[in-house]
Amino acid sequence: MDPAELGHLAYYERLVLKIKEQIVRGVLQPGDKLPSVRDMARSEQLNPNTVAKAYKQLELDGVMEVQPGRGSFIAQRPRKMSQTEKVELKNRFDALVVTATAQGVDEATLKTWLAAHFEG
Amino acid sequence: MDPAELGHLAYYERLVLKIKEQIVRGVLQPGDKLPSVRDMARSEQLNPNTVAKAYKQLELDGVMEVQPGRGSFIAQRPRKMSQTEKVELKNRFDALVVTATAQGVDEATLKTWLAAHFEG
DNA sequence: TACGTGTACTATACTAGTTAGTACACTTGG
DNA sequence: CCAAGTGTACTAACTAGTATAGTACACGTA
Repeated sequence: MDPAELGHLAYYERLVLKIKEQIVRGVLQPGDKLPSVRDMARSEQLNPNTVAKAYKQLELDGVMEVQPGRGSFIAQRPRKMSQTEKVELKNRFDALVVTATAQGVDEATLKTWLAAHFEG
Repeated sequence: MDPAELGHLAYYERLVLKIKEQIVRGVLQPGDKLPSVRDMARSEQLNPNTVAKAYKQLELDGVMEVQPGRGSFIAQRPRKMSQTEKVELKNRFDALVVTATAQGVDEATLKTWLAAHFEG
């Protein structure tokens, strides 16, 4: 999955997704240090504020630990989601499944899409 | 799934989702006539323009057939998605799975969420 | 001919997102 | 200690999307 294709997402959301993908794939490991807000802004061609917003979102999501003056690091373990967060995530998931189904995507295809994330 | 809980969606998007859900659940059948833009606006407490935008989106998605002067009807069959549309839908699906996984939702839970749409 | 239908258009208002620039408090290394 | 690097906070301006209001038009039907 290439976040660059996700043209409908805001820049900071694309960066959040990109980092989360690297975490899921193991490219980024717990404790790893991320580039500073300014370095990431330079390499990603973004405004430092936009990167800061992405980092803040990642911290809010519990996958990154931010230490002012030291840097930003991948969390040892993703913070346990609250019930509200879990419900919200399920709502988004359900909405997407309904949309796909209404437009003719069948059950087998969706199961394939899902399973692809857990192979290897 | 109750679209009323999806506070992050725009009004017209919530209406689109609500109608798609009724299609998937069989509450709305192919050929069924939907309320006019003005009636729907009254019953849903929305501006007619907002409803019109939802109807236009539904027609664009191929699940509704609009006949100016006659009314709006559920399509006999969802229009076959273009390759671009399918890729876009898969991208959104993948992004959501990555987000969920990064925040600690495991494979079994996601499979349960998906399967729930195809029971009964 | 009336009426209801979807549609188009203008105008206004509000919100979110992005960029730019500046400044501050904190931690680290020389 | 001090300079450099860190995340953060703040204002300002611009863009895009959303929602509302009102008006008008073209079409199909009874």
